[in-house]
Amino acid sequence: MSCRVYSSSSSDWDINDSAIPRINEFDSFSEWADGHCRLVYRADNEDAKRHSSGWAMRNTNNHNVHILKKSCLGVLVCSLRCTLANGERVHLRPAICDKARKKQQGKPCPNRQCTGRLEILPCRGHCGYPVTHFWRHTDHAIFFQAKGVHDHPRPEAKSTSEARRSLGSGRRVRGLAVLLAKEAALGNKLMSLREPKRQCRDLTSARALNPPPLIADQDKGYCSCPPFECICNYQPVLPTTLQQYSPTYQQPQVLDSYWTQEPAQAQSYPAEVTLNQQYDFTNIPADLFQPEEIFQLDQPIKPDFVSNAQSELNRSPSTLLDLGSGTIHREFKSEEYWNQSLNTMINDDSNNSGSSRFNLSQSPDNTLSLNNNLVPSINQNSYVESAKMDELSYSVQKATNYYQQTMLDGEYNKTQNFEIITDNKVYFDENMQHFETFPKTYKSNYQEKYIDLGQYTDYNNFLSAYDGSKINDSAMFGDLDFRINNCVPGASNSHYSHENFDLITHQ
DNA sequence: CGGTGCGGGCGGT
DNA sequence: ACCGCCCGCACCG
Repeated sequence: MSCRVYSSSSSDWDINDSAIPRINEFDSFSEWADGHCRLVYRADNEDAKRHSSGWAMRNTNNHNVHILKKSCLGVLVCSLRCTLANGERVHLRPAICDKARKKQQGKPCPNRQCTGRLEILPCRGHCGYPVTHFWRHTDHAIFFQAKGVHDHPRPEAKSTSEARRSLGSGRRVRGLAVLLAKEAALGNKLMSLREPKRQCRDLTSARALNPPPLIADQDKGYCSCPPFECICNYQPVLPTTLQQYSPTYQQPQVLDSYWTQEPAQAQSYPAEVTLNQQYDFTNIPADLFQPEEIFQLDQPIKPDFVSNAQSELNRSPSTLLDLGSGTIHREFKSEEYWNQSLNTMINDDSNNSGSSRFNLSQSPDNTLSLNNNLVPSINQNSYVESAKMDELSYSVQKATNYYQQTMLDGEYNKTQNFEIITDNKVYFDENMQHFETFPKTYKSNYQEKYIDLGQYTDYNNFLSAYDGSKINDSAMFGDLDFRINNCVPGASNSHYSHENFDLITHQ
């Protein structure tokens, strides 16, 4: 979520600026970029050229030929929000094509024991609207900017969805399993080779460093863990052999099937390990599945390193299927997620910290690497009591946006040597209307229940800004100061020299 | 068949 | 005017 906005000196740009700085430092491709984040990819980055994303993003006409805009389609879930025997849930990838997506909806839930139907859980992560992605090409780079924080689980990855589609007409399951395992293996290798020049600390990585619940559960009467990462009764017992493959925990998603859909290790661990420990093909039955059966899994089992790292589950055929479908998730303690009435939550519209209850920083990812005793030495006292936190967050948000606007209107745009787009038009000045669009309906209930979530965002921003390793004594930071000084691009100390702006050559 | 991008058009703000 | 969104179309794999 934070990405380069907070840490890079090259962050003083907005996708709709008439002039964009020339960036010579590029980011590695972030498949699951979330939150208000800006990235700059090499012009020859294939993923960037395809404008691909793990999220199901569809093209949105913004009547601007220079900037491609996409909006999130959310995730396909069971209408009954069923929970499988193993506590997992359904989240398929919505088809981008409208017609195909309509066909998806209403299909039987993949859970055979469930009579529910698939339905779209829309994304409302951007002030009640879907999260948007913007792509802009220059001669030297591809600029990416995301606005909003996804308020829903990740859908299955595109590759997985494609695999099922291509094999969804009655082929042997073994074929699917093999294909998916290959995909996982390939993903592993790719990720291992993609050691980022400058890793985007998006939500995925940020999740690994979440603090424990700030309010004791016994005091609140309900679990205070973030919706996707209850760790109240969770003491991860990780095989050291797994941990050692991800020393930096940049994407510690092994346990996070809920969010990743895909085997997280497919992105974080070498393929050999993945295949050896997760996908034993010896027990794969060669039974033929009907097309519908490929969707319906009796026992979708995800890799579970916590309790069954060496168990039969990991070697079962259904594990393979689950790997592919990516449709099942561990049940989380907090049921609020599935409360549709809470779909629209606070999600700021600025380029700084988001305040979503489902900020990725609250995913269960961190259960992989952290328990309450392993949390970085952040001074939890620097955060105010959760019930007051949201108001503070909002206030700071306003101040932040005001400051940002001031900077945009003033000093920042006065910089010389900007290359001007020919039509010289600003298209997406959403920052300027943030306060008007701030959802007035997002009040009362959730504030009391979820107010402690927003601070995680800033916590992660903090980590992003100070690169984790430097965090030893956050007590020196007032929360307010931290938010303002680190969440406002214009407030950073970064400035461009005149020769650092890229030429925008649009016809 | 579905993903993707483009662009016309409509309605809400 | 701006924006979200729908739709149809074209192109591609």
